[in-house]
Amino acid sequence: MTFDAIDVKIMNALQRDAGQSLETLGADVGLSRNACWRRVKALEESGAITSRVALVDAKAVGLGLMVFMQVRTHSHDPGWQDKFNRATRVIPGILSVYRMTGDLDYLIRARVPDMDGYDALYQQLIEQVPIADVSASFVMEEIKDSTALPL
Amino acid sequence: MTFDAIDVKIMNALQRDAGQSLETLGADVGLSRNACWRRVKALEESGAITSRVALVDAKAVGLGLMVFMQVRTHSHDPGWQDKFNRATRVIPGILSVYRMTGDLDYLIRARVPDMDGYDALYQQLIEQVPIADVSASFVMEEIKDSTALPL
DNA sequence: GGTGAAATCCCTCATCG
DNA sequence: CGATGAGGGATTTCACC
Repeated sequence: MTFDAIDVKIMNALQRDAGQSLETLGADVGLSRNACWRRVKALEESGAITSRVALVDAKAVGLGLMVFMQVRTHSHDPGWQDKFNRATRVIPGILSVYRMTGDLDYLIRARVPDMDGYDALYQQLIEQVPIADVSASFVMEEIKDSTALPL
Repeated sequence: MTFDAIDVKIMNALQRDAGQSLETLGADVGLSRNACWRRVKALEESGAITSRVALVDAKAVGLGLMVFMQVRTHSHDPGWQDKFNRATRVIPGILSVYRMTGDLDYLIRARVPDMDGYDALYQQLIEQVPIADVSASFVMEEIKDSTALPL
């Protein structure tokens, strides 16, 4: 799919604030409220805009510690990957799981209340799936963290 | 700040879908639309809900490659840190920058169109700030990636 | 893409449990 | 705190040009 300059403006504006009215949005991108509405709907239906969500402040809800877990496995068990995927998808606190370049190397991003919370999450994980090697790095400072893609 | 079960339900619902009406939301959490509206407003004003944003599909806009850059530096002078922070904040494509514990100093999460795009981003970064050591890991598969915190 | 009109929703207030 | 009802105003949505 291809997007023109106005589509890009719309997506940029909505990535910043999805709560604004079509009036405001239309004025920003130089379109009438209605033409703008049709564009937004098209972007949603084409899947370019996947959803509108509320962002919650992690510290405010007691999830002040962010941790990256680097998982290495040398298991070539065919069912291992499925089990790992299922386990990580279900465990609360695990926000992202990526399979990385390199030999079966996974990166997990999680949010927990504190170190005890991390330990609980770690125990929960290795209980459900055997993992050869896990190393954890904790986030001391979030210099930048955005959901908005550069368009 | 403390949240009761209904606040948690509201935040969970809005983390999934921030576009739903107060009618729907109220029904979901077992509250009238009006009582629900007051809760939502309080959550927004307290900062627990920071914003409502649209999520854009990275592949749909040609940013199909996600990369993590592990940055190590041996210069810990304050001027370098400021320069690094400013550079990463400005460069488009860099979505997250974290200062970490342990042997790696900074972790950068970025989205780029392809390998050429990564190289361009890398060049842009080291042009603005001297970096001793960078290693990049590319995401082959996104098993999970959520903006919703577990409440 | 624009215009206008209908349906819906948001926000506020006031009152009562 | 929450429910209900009601009002004005804004917004979404759908006709048609």
